[in-house]
Amino acid sequence: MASSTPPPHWSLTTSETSKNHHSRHLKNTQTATTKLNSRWTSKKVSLDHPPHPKNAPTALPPFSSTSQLSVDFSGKRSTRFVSKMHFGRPKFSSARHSSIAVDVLEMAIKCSGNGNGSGYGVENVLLNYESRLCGTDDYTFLLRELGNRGELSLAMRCFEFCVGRERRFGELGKLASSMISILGRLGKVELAEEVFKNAVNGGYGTTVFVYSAMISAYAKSGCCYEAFRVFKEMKDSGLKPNIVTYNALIDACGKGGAGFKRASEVFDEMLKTGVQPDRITFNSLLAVCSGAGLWEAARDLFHEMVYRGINQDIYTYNTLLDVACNSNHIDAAFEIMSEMATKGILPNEVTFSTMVRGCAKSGRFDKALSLFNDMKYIGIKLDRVAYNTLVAIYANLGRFDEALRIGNEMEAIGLKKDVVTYNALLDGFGKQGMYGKVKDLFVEMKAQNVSPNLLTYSTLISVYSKEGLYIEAMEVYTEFKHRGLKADVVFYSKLIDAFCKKGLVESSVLLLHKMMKEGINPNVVTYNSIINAYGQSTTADHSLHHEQWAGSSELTLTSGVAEPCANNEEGDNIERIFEQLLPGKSTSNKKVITSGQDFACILQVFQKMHELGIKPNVVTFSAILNACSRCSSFEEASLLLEELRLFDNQIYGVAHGLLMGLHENVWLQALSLFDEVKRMDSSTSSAFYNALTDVLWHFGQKRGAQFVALEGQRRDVWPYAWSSSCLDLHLMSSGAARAMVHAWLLSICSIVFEGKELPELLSILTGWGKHSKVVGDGILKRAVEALLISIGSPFRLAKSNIGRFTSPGAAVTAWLRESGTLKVLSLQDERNHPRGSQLFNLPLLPLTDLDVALSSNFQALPL
DNA sequence: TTAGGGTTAG
Repeated sequence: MASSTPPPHWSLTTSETSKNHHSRHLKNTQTATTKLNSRWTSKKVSLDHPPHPKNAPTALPPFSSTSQLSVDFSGKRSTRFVSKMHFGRPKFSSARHSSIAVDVLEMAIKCSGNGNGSGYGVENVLLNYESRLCGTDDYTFLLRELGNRGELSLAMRCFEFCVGRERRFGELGKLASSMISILGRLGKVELAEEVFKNAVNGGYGTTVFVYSAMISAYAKSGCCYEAFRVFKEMKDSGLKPNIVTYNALIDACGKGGAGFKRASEVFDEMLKTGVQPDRITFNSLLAVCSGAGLWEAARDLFHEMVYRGINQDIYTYNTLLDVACNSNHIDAAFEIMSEMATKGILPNEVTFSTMVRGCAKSGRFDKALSLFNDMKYIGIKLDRVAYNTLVAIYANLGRFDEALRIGNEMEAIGLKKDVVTYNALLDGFGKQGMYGKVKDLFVEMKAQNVSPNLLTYSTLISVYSKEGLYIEAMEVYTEFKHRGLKADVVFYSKLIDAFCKKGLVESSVLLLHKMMKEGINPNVVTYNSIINAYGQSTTADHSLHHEQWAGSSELTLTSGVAEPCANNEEGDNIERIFEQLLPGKSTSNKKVITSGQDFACILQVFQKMHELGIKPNVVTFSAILNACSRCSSFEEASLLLEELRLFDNQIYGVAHGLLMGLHENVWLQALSLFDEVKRMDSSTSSAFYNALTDVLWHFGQKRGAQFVALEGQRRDVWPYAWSSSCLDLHLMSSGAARAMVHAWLLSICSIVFEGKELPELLSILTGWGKHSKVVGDGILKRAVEALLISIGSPFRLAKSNIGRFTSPGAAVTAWLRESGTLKVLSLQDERNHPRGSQLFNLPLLPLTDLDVALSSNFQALPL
């Protein structure tokens, strides 16, 4: 790279405001500002949201006590680096080949299909037709078409034949770049590497085409590091990268998880070297945003394209939709979709699958399903991806008849159910506890010659383990081993979580050792499972004979980064764990561990994450606060948070401060943290507020909990949760919900005391027990019900809706006018900070002007 | 040289 420091004009990583755009455009294109402004003012509505004041910062060093909240805090960020690898997309050949080449192609394929698996005939065919084939164009056609048909070994033999007979370096280079490109497209990056090396060593590979093809092949397999290495080699050998090279390198950043900053550096370099970006450059940059969830940056890029006069195509729009869907901007996605029509870019099956997935992710299942109808209505055929998406939605919703019906419909149009279809069905049935059906499906898929993959096995083992069906789990694991598949971080994390859920924390830690010995690095998900288990455990399993475990002792977490284990002499720990869990070998010798031990373990896990550079996120935060709530004492909880401040003073400092009692300084810090959390996606921010209010409520800091919940409310963390007739609590934790019930009733109180009438019917919604196996029997509902009874409110469970409490407005009015009600509703903290009296200007409730003079009981309320 | 699908934590 020419420069490791991005030039000042480049700021897409931090979401440019239009002002940033100005300077950038001016520097890069010397265009008049007036022209620029006119372009900006003509922006379409869907892309015209005001820029965020402070967009997500670039990655910060971990655990910096003074830093802003890192994007890694989001619980929605994927831990997968290589996200999408759709190998085998056909590449259409140009029409430069002769008709003879088409015949030769058919003959070559026939040769391989006539029982002569050696492909012996291919060389003969080529020899026979050599004189009639029109040089490299025909050969590259053959290679590409063989690749499109999955005839990889035939393509390689054909390539070797051509290379053996060709003497001209130019033609050899063309053949090599074609072959590398075909192999890259098929995900055969190692073979591509071999062809590349031979080409370079043979003297015909030192061309921009060969190098670019290799970079692209690396990109497609997510090998970003290697792509950059080859890029450097290319420049070192005196070759000048062209637009294709740069585009491929940007693609590598997206597929290899190098991030937007790196991609923008590539973009800078291409500008600096005089290579003008094109549509594909921008489409690739947009794809980088998709992986990183950078909606603002994507929007800016789109504007930049418009400004530069680069036309958008279906790729541009589909990628932009993908960013919107991935970053929880589903409404914007719909607006973009309607904009496509006005530009004459017709949505295709990719557009619909992207949108359907976006809707499903945001919980709009009805909309997702109706999109499929739209798709059929306008005549877009459902393809494999669309069908599998549909099957997964029905399976997740527990609508199994429909899931199976879609599977059959898929087969009826000639698309066989594949491993993705079966995995979706197994996961859905498994989550609903339909183990018999799971077994049948697993048998069926194998009978249909659909090979189970790593995901199939990890799903089954996890499903069975969580239910305590260890015999079944072990059988599946044994089969997995016999298949010779290699476990990955997800496989282990699922297993670790399953054991954690059964309270088998020590077994989980031993699995952690095992995975690291195999060279598999745990990630934030793995550690969060363990922290969560410690927070919840009252017992630890001592079912295992520790002396059998080479290299593992106590609960010590393996130090350092995972390193591959050269030998595997210690046997298979997983099978041993299952054996110990089987009936008759029960875990009767569990010993009680104290929360103090838990704390030491949690701190140890946190320390380990720090050492490994694994950044804790909102789920970690939530798990730790839950653990605090399970502490035997307030002092212990505050001590744990105090310790964690050493790692992250911003987040744990605020949590600790609020727990100790409100005062001005901590509240100001809290407000600044809330502002940063607001920049995260909605599920991250609601998880944050839920966890924080829960722990405060748990320890009797109810006033603090209410302040926090109201700040969440002010920042739209729970949109549409609050109106004068209805309080919707279904996205809140029980602590947040109870704090909100108090705040809402106080606001209703202000309406009453202003002499206004209440609506005829008031409702409090708790939802249907989303996280409970028994519909309508959620923890939230029970907590709210107990609260409503304890404060003597007239709200009662609605007969027609088991997740709704209702009361006539008149009854609420009468109750609020009773003498003791106001006192019951106003909340106090059990512990006050010595400087708590300095509290002033606390946040305004989202209430109307509540008459402070109503009662001295309101002294504590932030009005 | 560019776009969509199934997996882990709360």
